[in-house]
Amino acid sequence: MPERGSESPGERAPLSRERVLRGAVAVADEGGIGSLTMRSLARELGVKPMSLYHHVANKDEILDGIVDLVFSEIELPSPDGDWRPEMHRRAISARLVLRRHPWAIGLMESRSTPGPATLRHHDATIGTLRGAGFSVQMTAHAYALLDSYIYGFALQEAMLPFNGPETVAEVAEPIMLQMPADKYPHFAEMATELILQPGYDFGSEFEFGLGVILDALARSIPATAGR
Amino acid sequence: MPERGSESPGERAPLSRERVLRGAVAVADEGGIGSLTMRSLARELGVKPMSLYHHVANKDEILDGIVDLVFSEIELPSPDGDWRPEMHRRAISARLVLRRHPWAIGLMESRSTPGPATLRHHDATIGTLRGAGFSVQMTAHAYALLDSYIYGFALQEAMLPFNGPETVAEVAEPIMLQMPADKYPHFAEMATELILQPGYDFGSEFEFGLGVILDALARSIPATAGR
DNA sequence: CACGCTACAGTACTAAGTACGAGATTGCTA
DNA sequence: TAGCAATCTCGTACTTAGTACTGTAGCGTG
Repeated sequence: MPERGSESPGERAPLSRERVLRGAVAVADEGGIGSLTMRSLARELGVKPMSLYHHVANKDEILDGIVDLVFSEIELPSPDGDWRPEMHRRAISARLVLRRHPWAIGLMESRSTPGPATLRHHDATIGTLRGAGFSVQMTAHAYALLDSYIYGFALQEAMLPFNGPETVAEVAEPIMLQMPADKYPHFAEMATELILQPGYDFGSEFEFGLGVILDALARSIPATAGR
Repeated sequence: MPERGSESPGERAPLSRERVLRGAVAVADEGGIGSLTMRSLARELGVKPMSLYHHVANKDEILDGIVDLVFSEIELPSPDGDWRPEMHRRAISARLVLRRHPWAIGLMESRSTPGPATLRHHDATIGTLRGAGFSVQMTAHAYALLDSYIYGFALQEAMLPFNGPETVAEVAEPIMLQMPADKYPHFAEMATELILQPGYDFGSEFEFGLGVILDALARSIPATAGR
């Protein structure tokens, strides 16, 4: 029998661009983007590093590819539904996807060529807004506002020191203690009165802002628009 | 005379944590965060790589340090002014700072221990909102909303393929041409009718969303609150 | 004047990206 | 069915990056 334990008894599936990218996402999900190296990826897939280069040109192409793969996981809004619930659903989905793959946020900042899933996503979103009666200009405003909020929220979530099942208090206490007690009084107040309270969950802040934004957009739609 | 040209005629200023961090920001500003290596930083400062380790423990500490340095560049809001113009000024400043140092956005996502400038910034912002009459809970909502928008907008700006003085059209045309003309019709519409128009500037979208958010927050403040 | 502290530098080890070319495997053709 | 070409995989090795370990020069202090 073969000496390597990670492949299934008989043989392993042949490599492909698809498998390479999915493997890369898996590695990044586990250990962060920093742990994604050509060698670690090859290990994950049960091959040698250089085999990867027959399916992708270089590591940059992998990075572009997994960003697009992440976009493909976000639910597309449908131009046939009401724009508000559709935008709401898309936003929720996007946030969950970015929480599952937090490394994608930082990655987006350095890649400038969008992939097909990214383009399709943009197109569906713009289409839904246009179909709802938003002007081209207003659609641009709305889209920039919504996506800024979504990405920014995901970024803040990723920055939080607590991501696992640990209590917030568990991780925050040591930070609180080491910081000059009354140098940051307002910060401390918010921490003790809200964030460190038992049931607090930063993620639930998302709905508030999303509602604010959708309400504002609803008001900006011209009365002529039906649907 | 010394062989290296980058140091001033006589001698160079002695190294310090401060100088190391400022040099790191300069290198990252020039060539992106990817070009920031211990060696490139040493070259920038006119020293040898290992000398840096007498002022910082390792590269991670440099990364933490420059994120905090970036935060320190953002104008603090004053609790003595009206909250709305103060928040507006802070937001504008934050966006400009993040546009100057776009690599900071991606960096924030992997660092979880905030530095002193970051804490002071948070404290001043929270303090201004609390002083304006926002409840603790509402302050949390407002802060999450505002910062999500600011960070997310900066992230989107960083993702744009055009950052220099080139016309938008110059960079976008090739992208438009290579993409199946009518596969993304809404995207194409927006591009040709708005984004590719001569005077269009994505950055000016910032004010729209900011206004929407501040308006909504203003409505949520209890009538009892003065200032 | 010796001692030792601080800042800086030299050497070298490890990990990562990837160029190059060889070996293996597959499927097609005669 | 034998041979061949295209495709996939791998072994080797070069380059760059982070940094551990060690040496050393200048300086202030007893």
